[in-house]
Amino acid sequence: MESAEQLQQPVRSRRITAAMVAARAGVSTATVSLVANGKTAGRVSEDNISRVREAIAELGYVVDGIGSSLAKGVSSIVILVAPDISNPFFAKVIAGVRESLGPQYQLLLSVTEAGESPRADDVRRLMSLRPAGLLVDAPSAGFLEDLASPSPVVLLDAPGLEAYAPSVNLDVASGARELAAHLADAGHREVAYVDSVTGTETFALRRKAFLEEAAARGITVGAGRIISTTIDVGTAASAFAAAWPGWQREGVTAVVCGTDTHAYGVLQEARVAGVRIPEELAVAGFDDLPYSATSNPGLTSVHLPATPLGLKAGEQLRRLMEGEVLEQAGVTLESSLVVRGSTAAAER
Amino acid sequence: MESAEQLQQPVRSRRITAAMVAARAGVSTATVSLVANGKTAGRVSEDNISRVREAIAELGYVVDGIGSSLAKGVSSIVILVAPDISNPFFAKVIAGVRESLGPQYQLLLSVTEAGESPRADDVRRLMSLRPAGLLVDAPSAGFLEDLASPSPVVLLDAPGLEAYAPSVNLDVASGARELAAHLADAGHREVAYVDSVTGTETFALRRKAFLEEAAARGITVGAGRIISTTIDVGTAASAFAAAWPGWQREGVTAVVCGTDTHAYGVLQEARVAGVRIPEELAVAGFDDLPYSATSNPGLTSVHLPATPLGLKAGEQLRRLMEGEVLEQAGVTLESSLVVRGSTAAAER
DNA sequence: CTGAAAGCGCTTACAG
DNA sequence: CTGAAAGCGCTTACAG
Repeated sequence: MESAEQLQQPVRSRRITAAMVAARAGVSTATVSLVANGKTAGRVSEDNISRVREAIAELGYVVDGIGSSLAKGVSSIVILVAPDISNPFFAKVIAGVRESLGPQYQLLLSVTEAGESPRADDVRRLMSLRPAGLLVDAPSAGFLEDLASPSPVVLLDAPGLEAYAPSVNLDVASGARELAAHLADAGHREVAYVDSVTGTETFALRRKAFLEEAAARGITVGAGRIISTTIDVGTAASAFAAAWPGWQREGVTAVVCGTDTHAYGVLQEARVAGVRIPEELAVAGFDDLPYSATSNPGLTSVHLPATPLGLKAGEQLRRLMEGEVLEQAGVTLESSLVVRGSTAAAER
Repeated sequence: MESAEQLQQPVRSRRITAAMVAARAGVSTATVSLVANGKTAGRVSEDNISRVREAIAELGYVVDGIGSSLAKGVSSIVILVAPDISNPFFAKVIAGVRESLGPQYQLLLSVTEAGESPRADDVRRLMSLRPAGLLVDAPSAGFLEDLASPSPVVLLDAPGLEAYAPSVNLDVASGARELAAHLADAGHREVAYVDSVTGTETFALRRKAFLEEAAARGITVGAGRIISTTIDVGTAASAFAAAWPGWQREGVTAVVCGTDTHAYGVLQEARVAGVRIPEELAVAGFDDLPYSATSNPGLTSVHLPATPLGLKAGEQLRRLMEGEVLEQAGVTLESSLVVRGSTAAAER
């Protein structure tokens, strides 16, 4: 009998279930479950533990994620909601998250149109996967209002939204102020600002902190001097191209960009238009992407710690998912200005 | 009774099940399932259809992904296995995939250590989620050998591995040959190559195609002239710093890099070391990342269509998941050389 | 066209 | 320490 069965189709093609393991080990599926989940303490005999372990190894059994999730009421999936995955900054955040989450959890990426939060529909569909936890990057208040997740949530880069969930933030404001001081010291008085169109808080905060400090230091940023584009080199380049003639007439000597990506667009267009950087125009951004050290010239930028952001957020979420209480619900990581050639002091 | 119930906890906090919808609509859960899945044709009366639709809307019912997956034997998750998510190239691939997959499928990202395929363990855990399909970027043959996925698989950027699954590839070889021709025409005879350490086929192909065409055109790339680093600006910079003195002695006038990211490292180090680009050294890469237009100087690069790659792969996978047969199992997208300042002809 | 019932694979009280 | 049984939420033959 047994040998006849073994001669059939190689067993490998069939999904191995707990029942098969139980049969082989001569125990119940309950015991298999206990062993597979490491919940044997005081509940399974040494003898059965090794029997089951052996059967698991022999059959190559893996607990079925779907069945397990249904029984437990929660899956091992962690959903990462992010409005802008095309920003290279984000790849580092993901790497950090991945590392601190460990192999127990699977990272599910919810990608939406650049700069937009997922629609309520999408969120519902995602929640129907019963995620173990959620990581939400740069959310809007409205989105969090709708969310109402039954599983733990940690916010990334969500300044001012700490009331909704534990957050890991970047102290973009202090970097923004450093930048304003740096430009003021270099003698700039007429400055323009290229913002991101996405209505996420971090960009508003970067702009606000910069503008306040700039004003305090005698820098003027008139109304027509703030433009917004998507986070895209080409788009930023075109927008700058359109705005530059006017700015030039007004005596603008420096442009601050909401992200380095915007700044690359400005640098690119400046080269095309023959605007000398930094002699005619100083340029600076936020993020300090790896390319900022290599751009032409090197780009002055507010350094934001992307990997630590992901690491810390993953760590906090993991604690919550494991039922721990956070001793520190709000974490803020430092930012700092990195000065490079694009704002090298010119004589004025 | 009913009003008493309504006065209790707001219903919103409870998960809405098909049974609740069924009760409200006065039908069975079978009918609810049929309506929710759009399988009503000839099986549900118009009357019941609208009854159920109404109840679904009123209660805000969403089919539970876990329960549904268990019953169907497959989930709505598409797993994207990628060895290198820190490459900005990849963000565009993801955006393409996301777009062609549509909202029905959830993208689950399997991130591993830079450049490594996931271990067998990880794969098993992923497969236990019963994915609807798999997208595998730049895999090794060994990985595919182990995979044996019951769900459809589409390979991205996996030249030479078409036997394992339908593939969408990039014609990196023709771009590589164009690059060799370009350098030969500019008079370069002694060239070095900075490769990626990851053993993925695409890098081997880039190198091989370049070396063959280079040799055919009288370019020498000696044994000590090929070095490998991870895809990281800093690492590439250090490796180049170490190798450059020797190369310089041998009369090397051009360096080709397996990716633009490597090339950025070379550009960066060259600036530090005072090596003039392109006069003393020409530099070129592969990928044509957005930053290559802004680097110092602009980087000559083999343009690879990242978004179309993701789009096409998602499209093919979707067909397979919907039971269609692919009329074209192997797709190859064109590459082409973009010449910029980093290889501007110098007099030699 | 409709619903009762079985079944997907697992986990967890529960009774012993 | 152990196993039978209920249950997670859904889908799908099946019988009517």
